[in-house]
Amino acid sequence: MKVLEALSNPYRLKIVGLLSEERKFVSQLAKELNISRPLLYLHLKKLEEVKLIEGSYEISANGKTKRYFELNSFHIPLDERFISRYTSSLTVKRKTDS
Amino acid sequence: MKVLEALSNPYRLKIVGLLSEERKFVSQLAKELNISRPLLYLHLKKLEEVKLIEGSYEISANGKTKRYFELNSFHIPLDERFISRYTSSLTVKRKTDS
DNA sequence: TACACATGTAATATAATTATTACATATGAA
DNA sequence: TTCATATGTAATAATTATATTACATGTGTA
Repeated sequence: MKVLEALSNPYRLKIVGLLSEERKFVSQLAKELNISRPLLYLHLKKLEEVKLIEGSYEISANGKTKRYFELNSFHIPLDERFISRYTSSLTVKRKTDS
Repeated sequence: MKVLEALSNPYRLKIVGLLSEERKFVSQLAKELNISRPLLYLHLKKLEEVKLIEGSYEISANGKTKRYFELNSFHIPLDERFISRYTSSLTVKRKTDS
């Protein structure tokens, strides 16, 4: 399940944690996480792909273009029923994906 | 988070799905999943490490030793609060792990 | 004894994920 | 013009995860 894969990495969990406080722009996130931007982009991409976060460009007062990311609120009741419903939907027909 | 990593693989989700119906022994699982036992062991190990499943040996009527695995019921309210509580506990001190 | 069906693991190969390095562009301030 | 701070990506390296192959053991039945 894509969402669970997205949440299976420590950096991505930290990103979610940070963005749950407030939106942040890329360089800012990289600094707070202490990782390089290329690596951060990789993780942001995976989170964005499953719609956990969402980015938008903005030109700040000083003229710099910033790309802000914000968290989309979510709630997944992760238990055996949830999973078996998911796996059943796979082995049978898969109407929708993800 | 170990549990999320354990649940980030399709086979492991299927295993959870199958075991949510009833306990099964190793060869039986391998057949139903259509994977080799060595591969199955790998996945079972990861699920067992995080206590999602639990194995026990049993000698069946016909004398064969079987190792049954059963699912431990679980419920993780996976949302941003859950994650940020987790990540905060990391960056500060980490009383407990997992 | 040979076969079928259980158990398990060590060694290796393959694939996927994660991380780094080296680029390139644009804006405003010094 | 040079520096600092934003943006972004392509190519490669390193590490982990996944998968396969080849073994080995034990029990009951034919």
